[in-house]
Amino acid sequence: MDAVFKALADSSRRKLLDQLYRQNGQTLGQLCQCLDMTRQAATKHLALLVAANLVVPLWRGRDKYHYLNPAPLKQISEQWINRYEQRILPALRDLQTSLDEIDRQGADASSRHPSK
Amino acid sequence: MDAVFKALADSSRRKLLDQLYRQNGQTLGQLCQCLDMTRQAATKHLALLVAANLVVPLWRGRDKYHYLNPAPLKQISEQWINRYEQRILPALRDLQTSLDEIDRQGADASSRHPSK
DNA sequence: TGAGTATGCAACCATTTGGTTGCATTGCTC
DNA sequence: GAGCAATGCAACCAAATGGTTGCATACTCA
Repeated sequence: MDAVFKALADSSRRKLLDQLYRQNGQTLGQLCQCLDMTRQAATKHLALLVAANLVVPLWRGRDKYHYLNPAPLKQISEQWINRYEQRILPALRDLQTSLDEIDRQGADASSRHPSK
Repeated sequence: MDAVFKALADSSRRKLLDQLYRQNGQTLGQLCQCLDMTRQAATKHLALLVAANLVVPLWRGRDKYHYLNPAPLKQISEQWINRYEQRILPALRDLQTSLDEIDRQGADASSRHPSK
């Protein structure tokens, strides 16, 4: 779980996923070409994606092909993100309630402290 | 977008979101109690969450209350994660196709290279 | 007004991260 | 078997990250 979030935190790695989204089953060499860094650096990024189980490598002769595995994304989406989405309206209501209270107590308290 | 993924990458920050999920609108002091680190460290984490717009701070006197804003989660869910979820079946099919090809060419090529 | 509380800001430190270069290994092809 | 191509592995480096301590500031309340 933590590995998935960590893997998604870097834009280079998200770019790799995007690349595999456009065409599944690419070799390391192919994937490197979209990244503007050395092959070794790209390899490290791929290793994190593999560790997070977002990408599955498959050897075929001397070539290593990479395949997308969207299952972990589904998992964090269900166990995490969707839960929060249901809170959008309640969260807005909470905020509004607090703002109302501040209003009732007069003054623009919401921006008082940060100003020097 | 990048800020949201970065903010979610740390388990302490996800714990803060969980805390606000359980009870919206907590002060910094309250939030610190769940983190086992100094107030200043927690403040930094909160600052990232605020920068990613996942949390909205609201001053009230000398107290700073924090409110959940799940909107960015909805955004990355729609623009990113759900897109990939639809690829689960095609991705599995791609993998199976490649495995079949390897089989047809005989040998256990998938695990040959990594072994010394 | 003065004490105590909630927070902010800055300097500092250790570890992790993202990248590099250099070299080794494996496999295809002629 | 020789040469080339695809990948792995290790050492190294700079910058970002996650944490600390110390002190300043703003607000509340007796």
